[in-house]
Amino acid sequence: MQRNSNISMAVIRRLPKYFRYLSDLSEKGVNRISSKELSQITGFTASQIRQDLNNFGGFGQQGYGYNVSGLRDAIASIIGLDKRYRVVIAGAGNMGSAIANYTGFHSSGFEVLALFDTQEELVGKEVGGKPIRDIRELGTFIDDHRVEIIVISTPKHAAQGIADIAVSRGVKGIWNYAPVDIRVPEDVVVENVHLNESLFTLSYLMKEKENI
Amino acid sequence: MQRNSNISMAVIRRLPKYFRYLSDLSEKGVNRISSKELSQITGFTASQIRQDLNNFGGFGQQGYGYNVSGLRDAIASIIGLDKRYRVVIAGAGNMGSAIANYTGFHSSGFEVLALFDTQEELVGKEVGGKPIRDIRELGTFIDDHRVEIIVISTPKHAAQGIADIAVSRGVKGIWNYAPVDIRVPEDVVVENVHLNESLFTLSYLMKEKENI
DNA sequence: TAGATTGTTAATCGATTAACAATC
DNA sequence: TAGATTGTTAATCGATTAACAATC
Repeated sequence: MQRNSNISMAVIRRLPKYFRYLSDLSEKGVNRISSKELSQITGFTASQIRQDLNNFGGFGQQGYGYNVSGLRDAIASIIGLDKRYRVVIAGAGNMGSAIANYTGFHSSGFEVLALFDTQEELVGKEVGGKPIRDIRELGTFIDDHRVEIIVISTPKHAAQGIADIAVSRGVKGIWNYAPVDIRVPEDVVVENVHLNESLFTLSYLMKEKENI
Repeated sequence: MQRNSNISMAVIRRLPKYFRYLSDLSEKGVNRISSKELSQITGFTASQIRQDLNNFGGFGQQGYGYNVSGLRDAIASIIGLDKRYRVVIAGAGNMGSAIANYTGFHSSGFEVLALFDTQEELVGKEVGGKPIRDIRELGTFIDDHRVEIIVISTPKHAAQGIADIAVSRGVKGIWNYAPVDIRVPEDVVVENVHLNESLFTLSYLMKEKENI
C-alpha cells in the first residue's frame, strides 16, 4: 500500500480501536479518562496512547486527562465517520449478503445503495432491503449515484475486473473480500479483509501453543 | 495477545500470504521461484522473504531458489493446514451463516459441525447443510464432539459468556467477529475479525488521500 | 499551591534491509 | 567451473517505551 502521509499504518489501525473503547466508555457514562486508565483498558501503553493522539492534536489537558466523548468525537472526525459514503456491493453471495444485512455500517455513515451479481436468478431480488442488480449495470449505476466505495465479495477471478470498472467510474475506496491483491491507481485505496489469512493465523497460533 | 515463541506476529501474519502466493503459482504450473521473483509478486523484499522463511528452516537451494509446491506444502504444515479442526459457530445470524456456507474453510481442514443460536425459530433449521442448535446445548456438544475452535458471531454482549462456556469445555481457539476484546486463559488463542475497524481504516485512508 | 497528567524529546527495542560468504 | 541465489550476519530504519519539563 502506498502512503503519502507521515502517520504510520500502525497508528492508523489503532484509531478505530480508540474509537471503539471511547464509545464504550461514553455509553457507560464515563466522562473523563487518563492515558494511564486507557492503557489498562486497551492494553496499549500510556506512552503510546499519548504519542498516537498527539499525531493529530493535543486533545488532553495536563493534570486532568481526556474528555471521553470529546476525544471520541475528535477521533470519529479524524477517521471520517462524520461523513456519509455511498457504497455498492459487488457479489451478492453469502458474504455480500451478510454485509448488506449488517445495519451497523449504515449507522456509521456507510450507505449501501445496491448489490450487483452475475447470477440471473438473483437479479431483482432484495437483500437487507437493497436491490440486487445485474453486474452489467455497475458502471452506469456508479456514475448515476456517485458511488465512492465498492465492496468486492465476488469470486477471486472476477475481483480485478470489477475493480477496474469501479475505478474507471470514479470509485475511490475498495473494501476487498476476495483473496487476491487488487491493483489500482495510486489515488484509490484498497482495504483487504482476507478471512482465510485470519483463520490460518489462528491455526498457526494454536499449533504453536500446543508445542510448548 | 501473549506470545510464547520467538517468531514475531509480523512474520506469522505473512505466512498465510506466502501460502496463498505459492498456491497460486503452483496452480499456474510454476515449479521454481527465487526470492527475487517472489519479491516482485508479493511486494515484500527478497531479503525479508529469505529472513522469514529461515525462521522455520532452510527451504531453498543456493543458486536455484525454492521449489514452489515443496515450499507451499512446508508452509501449509507450519501453519497447521495439514490438520483437521472441529469447529462450531455461535450465532447463526448473517455473518455466522456466511461462514457456515463458505466451503473454502472445509477444504482447508476446518470442519463446521453445527451452529448455535438463542433464537427459537432458528433452532432446528440448517445453514450450509449444518444444523442450528439451541445455544444451551453448546457446552455438552463441545464435550461430545471434542470441538477445538469456536467462531463467535453473536452480538457483542453475548460474546464473553459464550467464550467462557467454550473455554471451560476445552476449546483452544476462538475466531471472534464480535467487536469486543475477549478474555481467555493463556493457553487459548483469540483471533479477531473486526470488520468495523477495517472499514473505518478504509474511511481514514480515503480521507487522507483526499486531503493531499 | 501541590498534585496530576499531558505533550514531547530522548533512549531503547525490534523489524526490515543490505551485504556477502557459503554453496548448489 | 562460473553464475546464481541462498542463509545469515551486520547495518539501518522505524516504532515503542521511558523520562521529564510544561502546565492545568
